[in-house]
Amino acid sequence: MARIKLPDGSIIEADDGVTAKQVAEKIGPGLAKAAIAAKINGNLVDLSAPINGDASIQIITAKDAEGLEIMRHSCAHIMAEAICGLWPNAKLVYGPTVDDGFYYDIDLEEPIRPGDFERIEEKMGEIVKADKPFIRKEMTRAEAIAKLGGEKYKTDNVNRATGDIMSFYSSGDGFEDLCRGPHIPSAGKAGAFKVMSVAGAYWHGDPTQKMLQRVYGTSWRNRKELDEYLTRLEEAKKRDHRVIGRQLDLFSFNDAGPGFAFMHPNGMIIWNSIVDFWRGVHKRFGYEEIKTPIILNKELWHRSGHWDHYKENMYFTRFDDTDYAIKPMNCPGGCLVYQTRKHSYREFPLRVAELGLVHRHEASGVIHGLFRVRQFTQDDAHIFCTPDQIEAEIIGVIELTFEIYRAFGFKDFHIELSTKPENHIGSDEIWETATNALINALKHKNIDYKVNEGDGAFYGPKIDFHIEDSLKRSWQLGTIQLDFSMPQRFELVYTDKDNTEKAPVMIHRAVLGSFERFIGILIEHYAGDMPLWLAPQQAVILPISEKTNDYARAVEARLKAQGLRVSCDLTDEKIGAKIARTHGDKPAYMLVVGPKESQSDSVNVRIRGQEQTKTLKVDEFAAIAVKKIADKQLELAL
RNA sequence: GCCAACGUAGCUCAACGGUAGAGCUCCGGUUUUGUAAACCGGAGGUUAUCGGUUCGAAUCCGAUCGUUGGCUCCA
Repeated sequence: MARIKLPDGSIIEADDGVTAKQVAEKIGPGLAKAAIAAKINGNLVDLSAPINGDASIQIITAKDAEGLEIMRHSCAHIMAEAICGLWPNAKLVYGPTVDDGFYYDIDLEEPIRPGDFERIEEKMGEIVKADKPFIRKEMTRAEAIAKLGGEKYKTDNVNRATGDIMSFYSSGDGFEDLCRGPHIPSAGKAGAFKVMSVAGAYWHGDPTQKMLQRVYGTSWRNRKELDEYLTRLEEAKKRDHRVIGRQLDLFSFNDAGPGFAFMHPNGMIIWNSIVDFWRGVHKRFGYEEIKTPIILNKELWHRSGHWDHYKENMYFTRFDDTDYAIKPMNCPGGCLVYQTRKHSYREFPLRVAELGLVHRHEASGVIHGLFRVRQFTQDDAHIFCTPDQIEAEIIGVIELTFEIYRAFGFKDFHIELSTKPENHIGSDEIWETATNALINALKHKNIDYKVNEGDGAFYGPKIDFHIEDSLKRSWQLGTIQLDFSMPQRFELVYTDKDNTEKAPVMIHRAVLGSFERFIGILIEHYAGDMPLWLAPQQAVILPISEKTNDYARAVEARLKAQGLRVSCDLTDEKIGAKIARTHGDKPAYMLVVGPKESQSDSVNVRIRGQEQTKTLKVDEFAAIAVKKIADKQLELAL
């Protein structure tokens, strides 16, 4: 006898061996119809799974996140069957779910092309329409290996799997695949799907292994959700910083320098606004600023350890029979500045910032707009301190970092701690001390963090700051890296209270990471609608006709005198056309001026993103705008 | 770097083996306009580059460069 406990606490009694599907039927026909899988004693299983003895059960439907996940996984199988039907030579490797969908890795000599997607989808449609069941067959590990008959990829999957029971699922028209499950009861429950893209992917993500074809699909509960997802993709495309960067004339790229951004005047307005703000905050937090050379002798990079650990990403140059490297990081230069004089414990902590221009030769396939470039400006700083100052310094950096993020409207951040990588310098003891210092600071601030084992820089452990943008995407921006190695390599010392020379602790840190990348993130976060203090065009004045051009120019001059970034549209277009065109430039405000405004010394303000307008005295508008800029207000409403 | 796709005017796209076009932008003119696009005209392209096939190539083939989407890597 099985005693089955439902989520509401009630008990259903049934014979042993009753299936989850039958339990669902007992609860109600509606639920039985909607059922996709079940959770028995906390484990996800097929609806066909038998239940014995005491058990708790939850019927999973498409409404549950787990239900959607199962639908997607089953969809991957359906796509695999479709592909195997079209390409009988295709060897299946691995087909998991991902955010918004699934993929299947396939070993097939003939490339699958985007033009094939329609055929694949049609075939998938046929399989779904036939609505054949997914049937689970369990066997031992040895039986599974025997059944696979030496098939390379699936045998490897068995060898990597845990547990002694392996399972195969048969579905559709005689299709069979090794899979842990669970699956939807039959293909008809697959929901709405679309084959999205195909890309190369190394087997096991290992570049020395064969490159497989990874076919991506998206799948949803129904057609409506699929369409909404596709619309969301379209919207995200419109936010693409590369598209908006061109539209707003912020920056460009040229074949003359792949991965090297050209910042235009509008882009530099955003850049310099950020720099001004950044300098102000750093001054308040007790930082000084330096600037170190971009090209430095190769020997320096041997000494710093970069030659041994970072050479592949560095640019080199040679003149006067001497080898030089273009700096990929600012720290060695910072060390040379430190060395120019004697230091005392009294001046510690010594906080030295540098907006350093670095070059890194990134692989051609990874460069991407402003997000991944080969030349970028880091908002770097190096803090030299004594070991007992580490914790307080790290706390200070955390506070400074949060203050800066909040000014840009980022509210959700999280922190990750990365520990010793395989490729590292320095002793295990040094690594442990440094890692503990970071942990203690985080504990002191009561900050939750995630640990990434083995992800640290080669010279020390680090904590990384991640922010979440308006599309809920996570970006790594800031980093704090403890470094006990660099001071040793450069023989940096300070004189302590007892008149002995000791090695200082060096803390590397960046808040925004890369200016280029951060600006790209801001553009996508705001969809190009920059907050007033960052907007390249804060206001555009639109005279109704030439008759008020003089008034428009006068207003422009007055607003400029207040420090506002203003321009005038003096073309002979009608006002409707001026507004429509100006929209594309995304100014915070449009100021319409005609005879009425010129007589009352006012402007008719159109706020970006709003239909209705508001008339204000020129001085009134200027005062409000100036205050909003000073306060870095994100809200444009007057 | 690897796999695949794509490179046509400043931008967005047509033309898909037979004389390279449109809209927007830009320039000149008409119009003097009241809240999301008035009208007329003009300029702008060795179709990424180089080579091949063909009577004929933007179109087919190859190489190179670049871009896009992934993989690996990363700020």
